[in-house]
Amino acid sequence: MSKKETRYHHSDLRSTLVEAAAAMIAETGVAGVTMRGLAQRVGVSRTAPYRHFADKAALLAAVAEEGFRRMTARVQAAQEGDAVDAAQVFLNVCVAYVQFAIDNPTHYRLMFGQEVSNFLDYPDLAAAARTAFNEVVSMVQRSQQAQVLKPDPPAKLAHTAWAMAHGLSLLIIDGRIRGDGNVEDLIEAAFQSLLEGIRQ
Amino acid sequence: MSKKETRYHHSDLRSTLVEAAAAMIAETGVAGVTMRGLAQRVGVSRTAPYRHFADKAALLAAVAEEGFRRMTARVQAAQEGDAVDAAQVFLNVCVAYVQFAIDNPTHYRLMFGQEVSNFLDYPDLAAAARTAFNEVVSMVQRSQQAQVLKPDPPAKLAHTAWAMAHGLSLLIIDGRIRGDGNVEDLIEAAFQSLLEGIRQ
DNA sequence: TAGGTAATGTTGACATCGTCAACATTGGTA
DNA sequence: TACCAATGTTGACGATGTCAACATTACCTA
Repeated sequence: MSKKETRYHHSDLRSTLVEAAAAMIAETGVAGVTMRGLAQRVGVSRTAPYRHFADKAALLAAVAEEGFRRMTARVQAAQEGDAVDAAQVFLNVCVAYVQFAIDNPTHYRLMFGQEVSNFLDYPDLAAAARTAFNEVVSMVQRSQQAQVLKPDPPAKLAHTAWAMAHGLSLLIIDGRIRGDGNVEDLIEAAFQSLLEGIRQ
Repeated sequence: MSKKETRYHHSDLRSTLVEAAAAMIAETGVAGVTMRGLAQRVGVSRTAPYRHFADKAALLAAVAEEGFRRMTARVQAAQEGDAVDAAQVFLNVCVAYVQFAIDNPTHYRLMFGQEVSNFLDYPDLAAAARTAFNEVVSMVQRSQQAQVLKPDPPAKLAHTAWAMAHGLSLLIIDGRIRGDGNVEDLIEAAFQSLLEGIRQ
């Protein structure tokens, strides 16, 4: 933060833009992010971002990609935590997923929203998303090896768990679940039920 | 379709707009809906819609409201179908929910998207959404009375089932689940697991 | 039945936004 | 050291949402 003089060339505009965009999204939601506003925030002219991103969607894709990476790290951490028993690890991972969404609601919405829906155009984003999902699959496989989950195809079980986690996350961060008190109770109960349903 | 002459006053512009907007959404997604394009499609000037809706969000809220009504009807129908046994009714309702999303993907996204997120500003929309959810709750209660589901608080079970249905719906219509063949299999398996998990 | 008023529709205008084209500046390399 | 590719800037354009002022009409009342 010292030699930030006004220079013509920004040293690393690309990452600065992604960071700033992430911050803006956290503050105002995806809809509040504007190319011009972002450029101004970074202290650069309106069209400078276009030297690093083809268009707004590409910028948002980079932000979403970063989100998937952070989510992967979070889920991995939950998996490696001091594992009491395998069933508990499964629950921990599920809760960690939802907790990530709760902690980064606007970011999560971007990752699964329509702004960057066409993953085919963004291979890096697609890869990051796949890595995140693979984390869930491997968690399922480990649970199966520990005789906790039934021996269905891992991808199938992973999809089921993912659906529950995704639905729960969105309902919560979109404020669709309210009223009857504790949200953590609901999360716990939902995943407990899920576990019962796919237990060996 | 006969006396559709060019008249200054449109007979029922409000409903015409909602219908046309729904059609546009189905064709091009929510992002493809523009006030000007919509007006043109209906054969009216750009700002005519503003006599019936405060702004674009209000228009979309009306469309979403209509979506919740249609979804409620669909779920009700599944509940009243020739009920073999209570567990099957539960599964039928769940599948009907997801099937609605699959049949109306863009509409479903609007109903749960960010374009009309603030339900407090649209009491009618909020009521329609509540009605839809209540349908799920009552289905749960009936299943409990039939000794199929465990005696947890109905709202809690309903939220759990809703989360699964919502997550599954979005993952499917957003194309996040692909590859391993039959989507119907997955839906069936997911809800079967859910049922096992919350069975009495 | 005539006339006025509220409801409804139209045109013009403006700010904001994404993005292209043309030009300016710079860092690094031959 | 001189050039070139990378990077940043300014100007401009079309699309969009929406306000303000004006036009037309339906319908109720005197």
